[in-house]
Amino acid sequence: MYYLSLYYVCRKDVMATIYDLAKALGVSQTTVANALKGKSNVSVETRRRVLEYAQKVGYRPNVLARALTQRRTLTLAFMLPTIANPFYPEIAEEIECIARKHNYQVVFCNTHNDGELGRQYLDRLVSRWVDGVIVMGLSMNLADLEAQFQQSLPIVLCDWQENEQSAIIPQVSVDFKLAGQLAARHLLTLGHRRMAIIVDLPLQTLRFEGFRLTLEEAGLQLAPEMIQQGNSELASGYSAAQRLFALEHPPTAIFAANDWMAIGAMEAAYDMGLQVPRDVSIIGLDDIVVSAHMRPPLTTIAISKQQLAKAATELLLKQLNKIEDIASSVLVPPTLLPRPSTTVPPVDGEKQNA
Amino acid sequence: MYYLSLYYVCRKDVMATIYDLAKALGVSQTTVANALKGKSNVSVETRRRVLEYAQKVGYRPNVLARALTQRRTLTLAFMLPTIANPFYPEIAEEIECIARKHNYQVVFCNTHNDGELGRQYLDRLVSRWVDGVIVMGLSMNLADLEAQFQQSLPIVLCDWQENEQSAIIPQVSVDFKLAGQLAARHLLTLGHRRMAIIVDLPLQTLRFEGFRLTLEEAGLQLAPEMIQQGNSELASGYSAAQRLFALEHPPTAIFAANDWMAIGAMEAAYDMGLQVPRDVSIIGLDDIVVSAHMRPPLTTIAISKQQLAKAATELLLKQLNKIEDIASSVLVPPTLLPRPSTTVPPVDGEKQNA
DNA sequence: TTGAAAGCGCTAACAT
DNA sequence: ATGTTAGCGCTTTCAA
Repeated sequence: MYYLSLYYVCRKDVMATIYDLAKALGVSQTTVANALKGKSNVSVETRRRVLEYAQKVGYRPNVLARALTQRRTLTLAFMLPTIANPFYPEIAEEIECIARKHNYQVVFCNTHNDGELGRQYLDRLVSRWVDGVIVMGLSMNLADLEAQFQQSLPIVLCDWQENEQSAIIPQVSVDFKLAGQLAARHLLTLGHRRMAIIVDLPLQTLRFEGFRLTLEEAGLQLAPEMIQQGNSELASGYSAAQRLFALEHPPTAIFAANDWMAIGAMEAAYDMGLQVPRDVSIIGLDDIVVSAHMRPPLTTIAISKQQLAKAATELLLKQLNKIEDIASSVLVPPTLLPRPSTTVPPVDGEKQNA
Repeated sequence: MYYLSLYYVCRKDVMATIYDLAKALGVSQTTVANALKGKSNVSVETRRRVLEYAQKVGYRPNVLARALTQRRTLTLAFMLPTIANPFYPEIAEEIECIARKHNYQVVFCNTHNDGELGRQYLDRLVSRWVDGVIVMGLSMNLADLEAQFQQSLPIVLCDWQENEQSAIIPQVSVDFKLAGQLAARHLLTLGHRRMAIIVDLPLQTLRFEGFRLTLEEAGLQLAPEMIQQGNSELASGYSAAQRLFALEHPPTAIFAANDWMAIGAMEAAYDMGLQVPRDVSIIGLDDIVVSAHMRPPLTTIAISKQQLAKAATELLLKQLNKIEDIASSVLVPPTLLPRPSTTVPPVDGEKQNA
């Protein structure tokens, strides 16, 4: 049973303050404070007494009061579309871990790609004096962010939508053009000639361009029906793939511009009786955790979440510490991660008429 | 290019305070404060002027200062083993969403099941005057939590390890015994007689017992070799399944006590040339997002993350608001979610000698 | 080595 | 309807 009222005491009653310590020990607040934070201008004996007593009564500094005078809260905010998107948890984990090591805590804000909600959040974060903000995806209006940035709120954009840049806010980006190139080269190397892409335009412009241009350099044109629009969700990958498989000359390989759509495409293949990779190769982009556990495991262009998170957090911490030689932006290179979902094209004539 | 130093101004310089407003308008702080928070004891004209001016200079209340006097920060903490575990993101999302609607922000703490780290976190949270804490999994030592709870830090345990209970801290739990029963009944209904379980004992005792007892009620004993120890990770499900398939009389169905291990078991089946569900049925528990997208989609005992998160957050908010009639704990019922990974047992004699 | 006093921005009790 | 005052718990001069 649980009776809150029986033993409820306000935390105020159990939290000792510096003043309490000072009074009990017959010294001044200043001395207690100095002793507590290890300054040298306190006699050995006094320090011992202070520390001992603080320990005894379980003294905890009130970080709020400290924040009020020091004008910093040791709090960072992490704004993202939604933590339920499997791309983000690993990043969140890493950010929090690095932040913790620097004594920062992190609050997270799921903006659901809602600009209005994002603005509200930002307002609140400013009111709460968070020391800095990491913003991912397209979780906000850039203009709102830039306004706050110029009001001197430290911000870092991380993996911001690739068709937009900020002229003033430091940015950590993935080299998505390279990602598209890597995907194209991988398929070309395997011998594919008839390839398709499932892509969320205009948001994923760079990876699209990287893919398209690399094919062109190899003398291949990406026909319009080989470019299928998705919306980054699994289901859109599924239906886009269905459209591709229904073509008179379906592709022998599909590059889905993120893993989630690639997984949808694999489902579509199965449901239409096709075998991956025997009948069609599929390659994704992101390397979310589950991709390794699909049947077959998904070949993908991997983005190092750790690298992204680390770069973003460190860039932000540099701003906070006013380190002047800030690298204004960081470009994280993706890497090819070959797995069984891609292989050489099928040899039966039907699919060779590219 | 990015030159912080060129336009850097301390936020202090751009943030107006109540005092600033009062001075500029020639009224007292109290009046400004009252006008701002819509109290009735301010003349219409004065209120208009205050609001207008506040708007003009972009006044934002300093939540820190407010927190210092009101002794609450409108901040909740969410402690969990790691957000990278696919079970948690949906819950985190939901908690944050509900908290936001009540004007709370949430900080998250990945404890990595490290009791020492957990204690550090808790210490910090207390120092920062978070208003309350939701603790999931076995991310902490219960004793540390109970100590803080008795020092009047509001806490809710959510999906706490099932082999442990707190006598004093309110708790939201999944009815894991029922979960085990549902799994057993489902397999029994399909006609299985030779079943195995992959389980992380003693942590998953309840689901184990629910499963075992239901089989016994049906007249079936769970032989020792049909109980394989896992550690909740995918790889452990894989190797446990391998051991099962290597038995002289392998099971026709496997209950993996979480989805992640179930997925590992499916991989093992494939790698040993077995077809799921034709040769062996597999059922999991959790319903993580990816389970629906495996090949075949995984039958599972679903836990509603929304329900868990909602119950936990509301229970916590009730504590914060000192609502006395607190339900000391909530039990969330799981549900069977049939998908193609389970079917009737194979008919070939070889596997019928249970 | 120690202490006194002012202030961070707000709230709340108590005047006027 | 408006103002005065005293904190919240800490940091930070400036004195002693």
